[in-house]
Amino acid sequence: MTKNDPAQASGRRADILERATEAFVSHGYAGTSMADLARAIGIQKASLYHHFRSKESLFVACVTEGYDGAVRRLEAIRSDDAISDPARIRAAMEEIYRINLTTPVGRMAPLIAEIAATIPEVAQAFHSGFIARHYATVTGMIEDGIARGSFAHVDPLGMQHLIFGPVITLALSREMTASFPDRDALYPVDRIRETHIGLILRLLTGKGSADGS
Amino acid sequence: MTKNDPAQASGRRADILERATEAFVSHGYAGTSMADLARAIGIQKASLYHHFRSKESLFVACVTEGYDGAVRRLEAIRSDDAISDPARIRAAMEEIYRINLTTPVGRMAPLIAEIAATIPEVAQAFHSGFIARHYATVTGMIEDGIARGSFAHVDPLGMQHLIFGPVITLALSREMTASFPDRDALYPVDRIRETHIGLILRLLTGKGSADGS
DNA sequence: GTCTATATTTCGATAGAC
DNA sequence: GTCTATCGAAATATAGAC
Repeated sequence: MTKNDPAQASGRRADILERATEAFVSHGYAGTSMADLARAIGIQKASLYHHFRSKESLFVACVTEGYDGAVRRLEAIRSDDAISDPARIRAAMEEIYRINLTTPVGRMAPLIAEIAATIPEVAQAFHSGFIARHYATVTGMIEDGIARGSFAHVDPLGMQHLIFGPVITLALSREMTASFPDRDALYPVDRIRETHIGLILRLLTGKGSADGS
Repeated sequence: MTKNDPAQASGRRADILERATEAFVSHGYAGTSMADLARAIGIQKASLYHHFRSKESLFVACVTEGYDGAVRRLEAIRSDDAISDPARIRAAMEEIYRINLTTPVGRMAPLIAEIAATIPEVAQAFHSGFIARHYATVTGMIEDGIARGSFAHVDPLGMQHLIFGPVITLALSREMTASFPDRDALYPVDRIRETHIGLILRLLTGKGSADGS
């Protein structure tokens, strides 16, 4: 463990972002101090300021550099024309569950809500760069399916909320109950995901009028 | 504005709890200082410590004393046997939307997730006192309807997530976009609620197998 | 029960050696 | 690029007058 290891330094920025994001989503922005972050990363607090000039700029980097891969993967699923429309919706929902339950970016929504009043630009960037694009991709899949005659004439906005809402809330519920011994019994991911996907596909492929107006 | 107004002092505790809850849900636990709270209430910081011996105990009171009314109203809807099963579900969902979008207790979930690691007892109390009871009440309504033959044989756990998920996520999304000029166009509450209720009732009263297994 | 004043700790951020 | 040492501001909490 030398002091100036170049191999460590090269991936340092990515390492900081990864651990900082994990800490921010676990304890909130205000609840995470630079000393906490330095401890989690294993360097001194002053060294953090060599890579990022302030806590806010580090946080902004966590938010704006964390979601690119997630957005691209979902867009790739939409473009995949080797599968049927229902299979595409299933693949998209499995990816949405994966993102929101196993990666930090999926648990960033409460974090953004916390600082939206103080740093509105971050909320804007996260919403237009991640949320809106995720929503638009799924809405597009549904509209594609309707145009091809695979799906009933559902309201895409309503379906969007029915698809994302339970996933984001499940991630929040599991974060909230992380310390409970019976968390997996209270919120069984696999069972909830499969039931959810089944119900969505039933609404999309089912007969009859599906809009609530 | 006298210094020792008894009329003010009598309702002081409730006043503190109300304004503190609003501040906590807006800026998070760590993001809200005792000075912030004192300013919002219009008293001095030291006076807060006359009513609550610490920030943590004030926060615990906000969480544990905030949800009683909400739980009782939803349970009253379940017990109301003057209406049909679908009408009861509709009334319950309208109440769930009202709670989560217009009262602070409905926006407490991210707050609990933030401090769950530091004060696990609060997460336990909130989950068993509010979340679990809200869930159980709705699940009960669905099971009642199935038993009476009003509803199809859906999976109550899956329906529970499909009912609460979109509402809680909508509250979070609107909190996140509170500063956006186009928030009401991005997240139009009335339209989303009506579509949501319509889709849930379609799943509950529709024909065919409804479980995803 | 509310106030002013202050003790004590922790925070974000900087200076300067190596 | 990382470190030790430290600054000034802001945090939680307390002391004691009225």
